[in-house]
Amino acid sequence: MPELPEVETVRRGLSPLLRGKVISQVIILYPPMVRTGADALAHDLLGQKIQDVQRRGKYLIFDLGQHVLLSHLRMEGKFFFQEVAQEPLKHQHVLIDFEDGSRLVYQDVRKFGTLDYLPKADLAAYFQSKKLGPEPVEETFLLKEFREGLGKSRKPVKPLLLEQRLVAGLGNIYVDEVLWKARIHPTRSASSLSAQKAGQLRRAIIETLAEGVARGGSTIRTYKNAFGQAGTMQETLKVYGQEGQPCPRCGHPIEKIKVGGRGTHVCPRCQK
DNA sequence: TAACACACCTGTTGGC
DNA sequence: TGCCAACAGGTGTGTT
Repeated sequence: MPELPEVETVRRGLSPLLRGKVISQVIILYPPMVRTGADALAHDLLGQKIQDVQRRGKYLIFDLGQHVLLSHLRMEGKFFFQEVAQEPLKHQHVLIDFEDGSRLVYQDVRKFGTLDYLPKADLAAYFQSKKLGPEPVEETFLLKEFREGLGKSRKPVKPLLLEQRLVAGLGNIYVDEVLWKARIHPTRSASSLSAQKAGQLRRAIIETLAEGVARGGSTIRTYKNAFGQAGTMQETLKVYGQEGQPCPRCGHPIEKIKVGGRGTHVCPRCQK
């Protein structure tokens, strides 16, 4: 389940491999994943040079100069780089070949991932239309705006954070971790959080996602980086996947409940 | 406008 | 052993 740290790890792997490569062929084996049109994409990418690979929230951005190719990995999307193009395997849906014989492969067992191709000038409007919140770093993720956003919603805090509107990059794993770290119960109404709690939550989000990036993401189920390597963040998870295990803080068994239809891990003693 | 339910999709798991 | 239903979850869309 790629969340911000996993997507950033993929970006860091792909960027030096792809920078400067010129696209010679695009094969799309599952056209519905290209929301802006598979045929147009396959045609328009030809001859374009990858300037860089960037990231915004959970989106990967392949910078082509005048245009960008936007990828969202959703649940199980992955990119693999091949020095020499190989025969596609099952679940490999997009093949991007380069003039030097190398290939970028998009693989996605559940076909949830998406690709969009748009002018670079439209990128800001694109993210605005998605109501994508700020990156979870000190400079952009401001306490005042975060507190105001929490205060406007009576929703449980967990599904609100998953919306990406108040802050970009959290998914089901990291949201459980940050709520545990901030000692906030996931079902608690967002507007009921005090200013102090909002500050603790913001701090937990910034620190936890930064640690996730530093550790190369967490490998739960199937996530791997561009080289097929696993991350190590899963070794430090305090509640996610720890059902029945003692809470590292108070020793009470971690429980698994449903919040907003999502599996949610919580310590009922220290998360109020 | 907010909140919620459901669809998308397929491999895994557990029950019978 | 084989079959089937439930489950996993990020985001978009439809409904209330």
